[in-house]
Amino acid sequence: MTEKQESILKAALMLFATQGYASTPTSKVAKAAGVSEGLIFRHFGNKEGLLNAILEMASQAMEQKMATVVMAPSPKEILTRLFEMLFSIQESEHEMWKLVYALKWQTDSYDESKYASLKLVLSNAFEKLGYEDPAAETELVFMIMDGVATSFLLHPPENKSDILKALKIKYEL
Amino acid sequence: MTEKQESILKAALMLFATQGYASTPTSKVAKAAGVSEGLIFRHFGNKEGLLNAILEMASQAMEQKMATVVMAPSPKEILTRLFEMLFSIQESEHEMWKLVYALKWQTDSYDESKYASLKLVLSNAFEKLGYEDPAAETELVFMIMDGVATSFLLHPPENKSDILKALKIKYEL
Amino acid sequence: MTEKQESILKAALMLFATQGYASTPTSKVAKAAGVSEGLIFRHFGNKEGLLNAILEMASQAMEQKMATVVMAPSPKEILTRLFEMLFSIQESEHEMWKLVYALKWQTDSYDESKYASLKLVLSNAFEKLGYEDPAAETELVFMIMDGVATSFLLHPPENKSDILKALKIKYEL
Amino acid sequence: MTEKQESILKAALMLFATQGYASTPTSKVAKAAGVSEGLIFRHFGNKEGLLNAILEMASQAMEQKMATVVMAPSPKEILTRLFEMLFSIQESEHEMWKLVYALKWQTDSYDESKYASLKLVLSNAFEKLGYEDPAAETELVFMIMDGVATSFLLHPPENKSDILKALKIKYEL
DNA sequence: CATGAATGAGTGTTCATTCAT
DNA sequence: TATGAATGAACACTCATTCAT
Repeated sequence: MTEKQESILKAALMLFATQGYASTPTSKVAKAAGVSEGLIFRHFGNKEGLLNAILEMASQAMEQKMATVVMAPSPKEILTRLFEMLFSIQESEHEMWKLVYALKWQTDSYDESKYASLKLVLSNAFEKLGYEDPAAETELVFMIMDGVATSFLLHPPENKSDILKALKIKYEL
Repeated sequence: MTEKQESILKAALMLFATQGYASTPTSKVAKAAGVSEGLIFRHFGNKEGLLNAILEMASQAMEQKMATVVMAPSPKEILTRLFEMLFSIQESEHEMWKLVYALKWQTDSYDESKYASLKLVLSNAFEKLGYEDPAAETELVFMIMDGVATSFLLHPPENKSDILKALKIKYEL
Repeated sequence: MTEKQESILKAALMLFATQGYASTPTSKVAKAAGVSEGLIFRHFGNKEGLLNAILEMASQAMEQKMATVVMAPSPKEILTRLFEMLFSIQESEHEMWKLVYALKWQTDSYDESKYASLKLVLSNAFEKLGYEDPAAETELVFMIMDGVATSFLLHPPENKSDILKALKIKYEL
Repeated sequence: MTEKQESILKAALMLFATQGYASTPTSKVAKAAGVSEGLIFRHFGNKEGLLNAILEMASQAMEQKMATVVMAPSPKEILTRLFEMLFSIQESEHEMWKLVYALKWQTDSYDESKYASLKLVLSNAFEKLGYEDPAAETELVFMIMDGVATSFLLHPPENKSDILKALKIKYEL
């Protein structure tokens, strides 16, 4: 990974996240990266290749985050870590997640299997906690996390900690 | 609204929702609508005008839905109606909402004011129900609804009713 | 076939014939035709479509020429007409044939069937004239015509009529 | 001539002959030769330099072939050798001649002088054989050879020997 | 001698938009 | 109102060529 390659990735991430993948011309990416347009294609093949390289980075970041959650020792700890992970997304990571979330609506990029193990762990946790329908609970948690993340990325509220508190109360954490 | 105008809107909605606004050429819209390309511009000015016309329809649909909720007689009824409205989105409305949700990530189209009255009503309801932090609760409900809607639109689960039940339990409905 | 369409075909024929298909940019064709570049693609789909449209014209011209030959009443008349047709190619047709001949080397565009009936007629004529191996004779005539045409197109000699005479003597015409 | 230089020439010849000079990128040549792209330019200056190096090889091969013809002891022997040379082009030489022939249509590369001595010898031979118009005969022979070569290179017939026989009969060989 | 990252001018093609009819 | 030919500015992508190593 050369220096220029990285600067292409960085510029592309920023532009794709803010302006959308389809409406960001490769020429803009090149200019923002301080690089000739041809270089993008030499390194990434085509525009989609560039996108995939970015998404690959996101995928790895996601896996790392999830590992921490899955490794939690107790059911309550799993939920706690999950929510806290969610509420501690850094500003610096926003662009990457924005891109990932935006793409969900443009491609059939949803990969069920990626979340399979987390779902299993969550479902198991809810069962131990005595919830009536662990499967439905798991689905619901995923949806809630999706909604929370969306909100944080698009128009972050000021009372994040209050919301976290309200959420924790719901799950008796 | 002539017949052709409607068929343009319909075709555009379908294509924008499934293929994305930026990557859907007006020529495809015209062909799908069985109409000359020029007509789109005569009626809607430009491509963005066409988009706005669609969004205007969505906005009105949204307002109608919210009216039912706001008019509810009791706090619990407000929440109940809100959730049930959410879980009863018809297949036929999917395209419209898909488009609206996808656009959130591409434009700064979030209009706070549109939801102001609903927020007020909700906040008031939570207060009456004795919730500690009604403002945070309101925000959280909005996020949850967002997450649920996203899931339903992108990869609808089979146990919708179970999820609704789990959600209602959380709010003691 | 609109006026602009024709001027595109004309300009493309000229440029493709003189500079080669692959090394003639569509932008040059457009400029030479006094037309926007986009129009080429609207009418012919892509660059190859433009080429095919030209070749289709050539194909029809060729068929007409061959019809005259095939309809000849006697074996000797067939050969006579064939050679005279060959030697009477007009300057104005040069570009078209140049393109056709040049493309033979760039594509597998040789269509055996196109010449099948002419070959049959020729072979039959040679048989009636008592030639030993009519099939080989036919092949040879085709090759000779190819060589003559090539010469006329690339560096036309001044003694065309003398050459025709020499050729006729060989076939006792 | 280093080993790499030769492999570049070989690869270029093959690709230029089969895909055309203009539509063969130097990158492909480099890859086919198992060599870095830069090396082509170090050795041959630019793409055209590479082409010229190939054509130079062809030119020398041609000269050798013609020498045998020119040295023939009698007029009839000249024609005989000429035709036999033509009909004995090896499969392995096809690529080179294909390239040379294809280029005739793309450049003004016809070099009259290259064939001057052969033309002189031929013309002289026809005179001795009592032909009416030796100059025209010479031209005609050149054209015929061109046509025969073209056929052999593009769609070789199966009855080559029969055709040679028919040709020899015409010149009473 | 040899590599391969890097460039920038071009190339075929797309597409929103205009306009004469 | 409606058409569809026409435009021209982008766009993704290619490629001959250069140059630091």
